[in-house]
This record gives sequence, structure tokens and C-alpha cells, in this order.
Amino acid sequence: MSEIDRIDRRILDLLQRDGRITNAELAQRVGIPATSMSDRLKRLQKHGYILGFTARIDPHRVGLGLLVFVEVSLDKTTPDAFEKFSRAVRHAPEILECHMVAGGFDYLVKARVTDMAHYRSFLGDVLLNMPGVAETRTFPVMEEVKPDAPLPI
Amino acid sequence: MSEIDRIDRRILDLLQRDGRITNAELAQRVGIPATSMSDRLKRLQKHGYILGFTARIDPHRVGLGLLVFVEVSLDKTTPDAFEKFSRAVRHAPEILECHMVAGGFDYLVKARVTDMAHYRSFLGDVLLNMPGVAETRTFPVMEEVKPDAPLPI
DNA sequence: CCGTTAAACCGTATATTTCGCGAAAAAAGG
DNA sequence: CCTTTTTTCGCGAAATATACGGTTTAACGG
Repeated sequence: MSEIDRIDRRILDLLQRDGRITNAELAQRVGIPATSMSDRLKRLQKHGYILGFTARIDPHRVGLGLLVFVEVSLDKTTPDAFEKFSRAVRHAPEILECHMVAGGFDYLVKARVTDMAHYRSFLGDVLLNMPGVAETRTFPVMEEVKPDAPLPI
Repeated sequence: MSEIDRIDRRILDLLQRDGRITNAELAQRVGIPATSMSDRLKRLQKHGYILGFTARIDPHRVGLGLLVFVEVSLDKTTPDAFEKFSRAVRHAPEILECHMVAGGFDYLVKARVTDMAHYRSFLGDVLLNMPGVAETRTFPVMEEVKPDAPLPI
């Protein structure tokens, strides 16, 4: 089951670059009939290769000009500290990404806010009030060198 | 020019969650005729609110199971150190994101590789050979708590 | 080696969607 | 108030997607 051939990889690559390419165009680019492309697309979605489609919005145009990374350390006094913190993170809309990492701290948080004043209140009212948070270190982004590249497929 | 009303925000929000929603469905959801939706969509793209569309691919399904963050410090001996490093970063397909930050180091790099062996060679052959790199600190991701949330619009 | 079964492939026909065009409405600017 | 520009929106032609069903291919167990 769920094997993936060279054509499938090509499809995934093209779809990453243009998620709204038409089925017909896609079929023509990889050299299979349009209806076969329909079948493959449905299969790739059903088997979880394609998680979904999304529009890439310019954050600056919608008032989210400041990107910030935050290193978070927890005080692991309770056994469910991780679980509680995770749940809080998923409910904070400012937090776009959060990963548990190995190394000098516990979580790396990526957040978008309008400006430093906004970040200040986010830090005080939201992040520092999350369960178990012991220490944070903030790294404001000065320049987005590579904002979001496609996966190398 | 380039004002954005409540309907536009709704459109952007819906498109972030489903980038392949049909124009007709979108129009119905926000309560305007389909042809007006066409016009708005074209305007939002032309004015740079919508940067493009993309398929979200599951990295694990395509052999990119390991997510890594790397803090990079440069030795700023030459004035164009930043420029040279930036260019190198943009040519490395393993690097999905790279941001210049304020704080204890210069760049935060997000990369995806298949496993630790792959990361070891990426670090030695690619990252450490980039111009101006003085020091790196690696943080492998153990758990992706919040992989990629939509912008709060 | 053969038969069975399940999956993938693909052409046709139909349903859905998109988009250009032009009229109507609204907004902007004297 | 009138003119000019922009936005809105209905219609219909053209493009697109997809359900259906027959054909082919692959996998597996005897």
C-alpha cells in the first residue's frame, strides 16, 4: 500500500509551489490523463501525503509586522506540565509554531504580533501566565532571510 | 487604494484554512455574488495580500522526519558577511526558514532532514561551510506541538 | 502456473466552476 | 449637483472537475 512513485513526487512538488494549479494543467505537466490525476490526487490526500491546501498571506499587510522567537523553559514540578503547557499554546492565536526541543531549553515558540508594544503585553498577559513557565528568552526577528521554503521533494 | 474591509479579512481567513475552496463556495460563505468574489480575489492578489497558494505536505511521509533548529553566529570580519551568508542559505534546500534575530546570536535556521545521520552531514558539509559561520548550536525537535497555525486575521 | 481479488488506469459524459463582458450602482472629487 | 472613476454584479460561453464503468496491471495463495 501507500507506495509513492516518481510521478507522485512530482505532483507534490508542483502542488507545493502552486496549490491552485488546475487538475488539467497538473496532468499535462507530468504527462498523464486528467482523470488519472484526479485519482492520484484523491489517493495522496486519503493516504495523508497532502494534509490540505492554504493561501499564503502576507503578515505585514494584515498588521502582523513583528515576528518573534521565544525560548521557553518549564519548571517540571508536576508530571503533566508538558501536557498543560501544550494545551495553552494551542489556544494562543499569536503562536504560529511551537516545538519541544532537546538542548538548553524546553520549547521554541514562534509568534507574530503587530509591534513591540503588542509583544510586551502578549509576553506578560499570555506567555508568562501559561502553566509551568519558568523562564523565557526573546529573539525579535530583524530580517526574514528565508520566510518559508517548500519541502525538498 | 488598498483598503481592506471586514469581508476581505473573512476571505483571507477562509482561504488560509482551505486554499482550494471554490470561488462559488467562498462567495456563498461571506454572502456576496460569485462574480464579486472573483474581483476581490484578483484584487487581494494584485495588492499583495495573498502571496500565493500551496499544498501542505506531510514531511514525515516524504522522508523528512527530523526537524532541527540551529542558532548560528557569524564572525563579522567583512562588511558583506550577512549578504554572503544569506545567499548561501537561500540555495540550501534543507533550510526551510532562516531569520536574522536580535539577541545572543545572529541567525535562527529551521531545517528538515531525514534523520540524525543526514543532519550530521548537512551540518558538516553545508552549514559549517557557509561563509562567515563561526559557531552553531543545534536543537533537534522532539515533538511538534503546534506545527503551523494560520495567521490570526 | 493459474485463478482470484484488489488496486490503478483512463475515456466518456455530465455537472460544476470560472471568467470576460457590459450594465448598474456607488464613491470620489470638484 | 454633475462628472469621473471605481466597485458591484448578472449573464452566458468556455474551461474544469469528477462520477461512472470498462480495461489493465499487480499481488497473493494455492
